[in-house]
Amino acid sequence: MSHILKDVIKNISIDCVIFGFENSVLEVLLVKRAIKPAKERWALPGGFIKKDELIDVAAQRILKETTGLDNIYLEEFKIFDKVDRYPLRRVFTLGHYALVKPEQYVLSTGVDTSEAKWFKLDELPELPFDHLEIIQEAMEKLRARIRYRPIGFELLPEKFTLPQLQTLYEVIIGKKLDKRNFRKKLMKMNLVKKLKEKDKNSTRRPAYLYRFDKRTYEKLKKNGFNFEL
Amino acid sequence: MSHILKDVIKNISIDCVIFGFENSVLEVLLVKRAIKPAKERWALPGGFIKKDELIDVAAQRILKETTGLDNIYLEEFKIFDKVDRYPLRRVFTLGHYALVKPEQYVLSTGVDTSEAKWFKLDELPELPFDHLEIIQEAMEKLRARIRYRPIGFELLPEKFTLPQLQTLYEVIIGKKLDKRNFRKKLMKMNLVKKLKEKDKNSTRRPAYLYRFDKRTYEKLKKNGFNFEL
DNA sequence: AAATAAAAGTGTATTTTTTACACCTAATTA
DNA sequence: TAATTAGGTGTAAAAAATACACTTTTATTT
Repeated sequence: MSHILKDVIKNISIDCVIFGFENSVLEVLLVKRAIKPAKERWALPGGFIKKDELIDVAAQRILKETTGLDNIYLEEFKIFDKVDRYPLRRVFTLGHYALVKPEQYVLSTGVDTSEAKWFKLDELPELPFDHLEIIQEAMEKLRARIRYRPIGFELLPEKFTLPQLQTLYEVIIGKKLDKRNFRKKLMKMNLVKKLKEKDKNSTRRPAYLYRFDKRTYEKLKKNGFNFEL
Repeated sequence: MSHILKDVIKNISIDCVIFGFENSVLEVLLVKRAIKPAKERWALPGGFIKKDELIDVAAQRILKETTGLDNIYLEEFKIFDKVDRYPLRRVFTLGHYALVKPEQYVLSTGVDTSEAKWFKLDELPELPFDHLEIIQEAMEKLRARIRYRPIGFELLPEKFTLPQLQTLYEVIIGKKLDKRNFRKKLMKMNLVKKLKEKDKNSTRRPAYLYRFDKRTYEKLKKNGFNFEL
């Protein structure tokens, strides 16, 4: 977005919590703000909705304009409405989140941002406004939703190993899982297909690579899902 | 609310879908609008948020001012953002729903409404704006949530029978359930307590009355719930 | 007062799902 | 080539979900 407020609705903004997963750690994408308030500070990618723009469209546009991430499916998860959460005036912000594969995207910046960077979830800088709370709430939603939607998969590269997938689940849910039961459950869904190749980056015994079965994936995404662990 | 727009945020409104359950039928509470636009037409209770008011507070206030229902817990379920959903200007509306026991409340009206009345879900009048869509979405959320939250219970009177409770579930979920399995599952939760009394209104063999166990109810409400049927 | 009609109430056997659990295998590195 | 490390695999027991039919209680009708 531009920092000119003429064409936007001044009371409603969008903030994006973009999760990535790399080296077995969850990360969040932050931007360095080039505009006031909180100029020069790291914060969530965000901006205002244009007067005749749908929320979904605005969310995608704002994410692209601030971080360069294009065509990312964002999901709204909560409205933040504290009266003084934004210093200049009353602004409601619509919290959105998305899951992406960090290595697949090149970050860039726009008029409102001077830098975009991944931060590990447990190494976040000090954040302005209520952005820390927004991240925490997003994390909670992610934790809840991963149990009944196949979203974990959007965080992994095209080809991945089962230990990778399991670690992702363990990181999000926050507990260790049984290897055999995890695989059993996964296999019953026909969601993944084993490939002939093995993981080349491994320094020990390499794991087989898998890929998602697109058909099953789309079907599960539509009809819901049950992946209690 | 008052129809004076000075103290409110003009771009964000709240609309309330209030569900009731009577005679085995789901009902929705509508109000006759006393103000433009859509003056004299039945619509959802709704209004604008004040400049320094939290969403929850606004929702309760608006519901009270338009229908007389006081102290009802409302749950936000979706933002409606179509650009032309409201004829006068761009207004986002925050859809809320609640479940109430109709016989427990006396309806009244305020400055903006001239009447408030329960309508059966399949006998709704023509509604202005996107209010029909809002009701349909609320219904869908209700259907989804009843499976893992003890919300069905908020629609029933203090004392209720198991056939009543089962009918409620059947109406919301939209399919017949097995009586024995329904009861078995219910009993395992320790959520209801059998009373010595029987239902006096019955014209056939009367069913035993039950009451919710407050403790278990609060616990399940907090920790979630699994009531797949 | 007896017969009838209508809804309430109750239990078991089968299948499916979930859980707990330990050893062998393949590849790298010392 | 031996040692180390992570990957991979199956089964038995427990718990949960499902399918299913007859008896009981009460009000109403005859």
